[in-house]
Amino acid sequence: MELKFLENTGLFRGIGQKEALALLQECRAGERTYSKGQQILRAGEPVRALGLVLRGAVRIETCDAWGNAGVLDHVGRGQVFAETYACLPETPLLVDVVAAEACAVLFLEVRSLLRGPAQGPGAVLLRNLLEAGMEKNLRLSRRIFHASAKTIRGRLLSYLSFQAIEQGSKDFFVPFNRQQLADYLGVDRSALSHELGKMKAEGLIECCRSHFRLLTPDN
Amino acid sequence: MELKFLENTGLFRGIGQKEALALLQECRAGERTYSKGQQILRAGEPVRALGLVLRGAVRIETCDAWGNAGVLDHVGRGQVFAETYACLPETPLLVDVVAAEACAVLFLEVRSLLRGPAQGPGAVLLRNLLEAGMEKNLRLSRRIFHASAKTIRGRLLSYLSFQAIEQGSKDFFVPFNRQQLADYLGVDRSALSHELGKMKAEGLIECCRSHFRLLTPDN
DNA sequence: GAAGATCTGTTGTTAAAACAACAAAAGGGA
DNA sequence: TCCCTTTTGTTGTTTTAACAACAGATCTTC
Repeated sequence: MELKFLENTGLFRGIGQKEALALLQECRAGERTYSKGQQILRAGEPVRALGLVLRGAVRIETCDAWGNAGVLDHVGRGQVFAETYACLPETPLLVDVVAAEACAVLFLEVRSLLRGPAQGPGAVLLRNLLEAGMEKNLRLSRRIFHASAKTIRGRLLSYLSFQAIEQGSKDFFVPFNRQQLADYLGVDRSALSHELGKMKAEGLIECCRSHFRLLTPDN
Repeated sequence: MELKFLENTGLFRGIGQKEALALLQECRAGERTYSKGQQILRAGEPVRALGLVLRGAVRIETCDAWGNAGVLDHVGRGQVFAETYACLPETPLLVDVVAAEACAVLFLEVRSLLRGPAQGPGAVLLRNLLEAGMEKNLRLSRRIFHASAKTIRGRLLSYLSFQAIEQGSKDFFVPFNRQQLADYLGVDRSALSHELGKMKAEGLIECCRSHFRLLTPDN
């Protein structure tokens, strides 16, 4: 069942199945499934547990006072979300979490591990959580970085260049559709399409839907 | 000396002076001082140690390929920076760190704690680091949140409202000058001043330099 | 206290992006 | 296959912010 899978997640890395089982109990683990588009966590709610994505993927969104949605992040299989709030539970959630596709999520109340003695498998899990948190940190920093260019083209170039490096090829897919990419970069969708069109016309890139290819002098 | 101070930082909370001393050694602790404006870490550098601000404050900036600077964060006394990179040392730094004012920084190579057995004061420090990371995470999320509004006014209202709530008063100071605030919100400085002028004229706020007062119907 | 540097507000011009509306294309069920 | 929904590209208009230049205020340093 899922224990096999847990071992391969960042959160449970280095923790045996026996210890994992004990930890699951200690954290009052509970699994829930969601259909595409279903709301998983709502802004303003208090959050006790972090979510570990067992299947599918979830999307972190912000919904401002006027109802405009914006994509903050995309969390896939084996990754965690809401861990910030699970560790600092006084803080009300400021985002919404929705199922990007049909998915299953394991909820873990890791807060209890922060209180007890600092040792054993619980300490290993916290250590893993630390690394996960740092990685998320990096993702947030990058988003800020990409959105800090002042023009749409600047943001696109920043984002696409980074994707190319990360995926190790100038030919790659982005995990967003146009609307989501626009939200991620904080720009208007039609303006984004427009800019992509211009960049295609100028021979900077090729793209079709979520497939991109960067055309630099050296290829 | 500084041990007294360490005990009151988030990072060393719950760790006695004796254990702290041992940890300092284990992490090859080293203190350095900087004058205002001096560069502490440079983008692209590999980073082994996190920085704990003992005195003064530092600023996290990004400097893009065209040399435009942008403020990412502001880190004060007792807080840490570069912890992300210290925990994930393969990752090259993508920001610059400069002294916001004269300051002293303690560098700690916490990476070694991630390798050893998960117990004792080292585990406590990691736990504290986890919380610090989560808080920083929250700060980054908020910045994204504030910068996600599409108009300058929207960003200002988002940021100022939040400051008022956080500082528990509609009368408060922001930790930035105009240029830094503009960078933080990702807008042009003069446009920011202009918008603030309009908001003053409309009776929404009062402000002078970094002092602000929100004028809502109920006061 | 004076001189230089820095910070701030103001204005006008220009460039860019938001917005709105629509048609074409792609995808998903029945 | 056909119909309906969603996604995407395109265009034109309007709003907004970037940019540049400058004068007055404030701060620093000698």
